Amino acid sequence: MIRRIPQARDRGIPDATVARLPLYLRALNGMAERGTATVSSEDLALAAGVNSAKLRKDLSHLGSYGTRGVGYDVQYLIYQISRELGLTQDWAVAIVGVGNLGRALANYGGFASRGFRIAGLLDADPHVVGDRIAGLVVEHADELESVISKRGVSIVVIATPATAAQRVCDRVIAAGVTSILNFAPVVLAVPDGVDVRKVDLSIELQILAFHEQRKANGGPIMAEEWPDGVVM
Amino acid sequence: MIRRIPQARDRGIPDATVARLPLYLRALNGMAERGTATVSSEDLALAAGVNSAKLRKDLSHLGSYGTRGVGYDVQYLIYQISRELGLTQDWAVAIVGVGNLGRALANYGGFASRGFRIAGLLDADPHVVGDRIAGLVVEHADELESVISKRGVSIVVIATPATAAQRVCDRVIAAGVTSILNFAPVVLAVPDGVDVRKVDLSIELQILAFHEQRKANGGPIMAEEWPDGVVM
DNA sequence: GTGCCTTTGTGAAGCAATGCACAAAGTCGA
DNA sequence: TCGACTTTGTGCATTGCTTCACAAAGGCAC
Repeated sequence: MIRRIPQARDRGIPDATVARLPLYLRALNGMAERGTATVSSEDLALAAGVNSAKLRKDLSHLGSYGTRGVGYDVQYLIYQISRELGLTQDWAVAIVGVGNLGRALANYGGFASRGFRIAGLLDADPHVVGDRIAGLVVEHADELESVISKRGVSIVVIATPATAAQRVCDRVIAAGVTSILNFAPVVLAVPDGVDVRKVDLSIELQILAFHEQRKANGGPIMAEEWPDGVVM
Repeated sequence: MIRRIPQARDRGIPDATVARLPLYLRALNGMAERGTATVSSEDLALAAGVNSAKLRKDLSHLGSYGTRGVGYDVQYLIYQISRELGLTQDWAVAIVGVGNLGRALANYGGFASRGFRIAGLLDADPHVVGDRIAGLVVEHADELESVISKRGVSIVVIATPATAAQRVCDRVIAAGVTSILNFAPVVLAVPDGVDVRKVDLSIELQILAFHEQRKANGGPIMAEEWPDGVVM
């Protein structure tokens, strides 16, 4: 029997919907700050950058939290989405690799405000170990397993160079972590039951370049051949 | 008449395929470095983390570049994918906002090696202007329009705080830029014909938290109610 | 109450992406 | 030259996502 990786659809919530919930949450938080009490699907959709039918269908997967003729109660919806995403609890996150990117992540305000607590910063470079960043002291990567178990870390962010990523990945999985956010430009091999999400900064630029090229050429490009002199 | 935004499908390449091409390219570059001459769809798919049928279908959108019974020539495929993505030309990129994230991006090696040349670093903070990062001197944000036009910048990366992002966005669009990579946690409003891709670091963590919560609960969670004391 | 107006929630249709399975095409050894 | 073997390229069925369009639900004015 193959054990399926738990997916969104375990309770019928499509992955595409889950990926948009944080967007709605952000829009709602903005509205809450501005004192808005209720919001229609039309307005919320506009603020989140999607169309209103999609928004309503997404929300309908969570339950029926709107009032016909009125809209959604902002505070209530914030609570329901937060709960669904698991943001009503506190998540301990460790960041491995404290280069520029690791520092940027450690200082990023968007984490703390959403229930993510940076519980450890680790790096293999002795020159970095001991630095104080965002109120934490950088620890040596040797401490990885002990930091994870002692501080209840359940999500690890890998911001190391590509060459170190798989080794770090193996170690954190051995230590019991099953959720990994990977910024290193490699495909991590993981066993079933472990979730990896990846962010590759250069992939996004490449996709933009593709579209930019299309625009510049004003249409289908000529079939340019393999340049002379290159031997297959 | 509504002018359609140029999409991948203008030449029949689905967006989902475009999004995977950079993945294949990275895997192929790794193989080329290791001296591999040809690769089967099976092996390449494994290295890229997709299944082989999908890989073959993706590549078939570019043309028929494989040899039956043998596989794909690594160098040739690298060239074809690079050309399709527009990486055989040089793209001048400007990064606006030189905080930790902007610095991380400026120092990220993955850009230069793929035809992306950082042509300018800009920031509004006088304390940062003049700093030397990755071989470039940070310029004042006032220079934005002149940097874009004088250096032929066609892609702009926004790594500013959320509050500044829309203003920067408007200015770069006015200056003729139509491709934007946005790291600020806001939905940018842009006219038709402008491509925006966004990367939100906290959204990825929220999606992980959702799945982690599901795993921890071992199944559908109880319908927890709106806590007492909170008034709708 | 009653009836009008607004806005949700959702079937159903349409569209895009995925995965299967195999014929066609090519290599290579004998 | 031939036949066995490998691997591509793709038609087709399936799945998943999006969008439409409207009935049902609720608020509000009178």
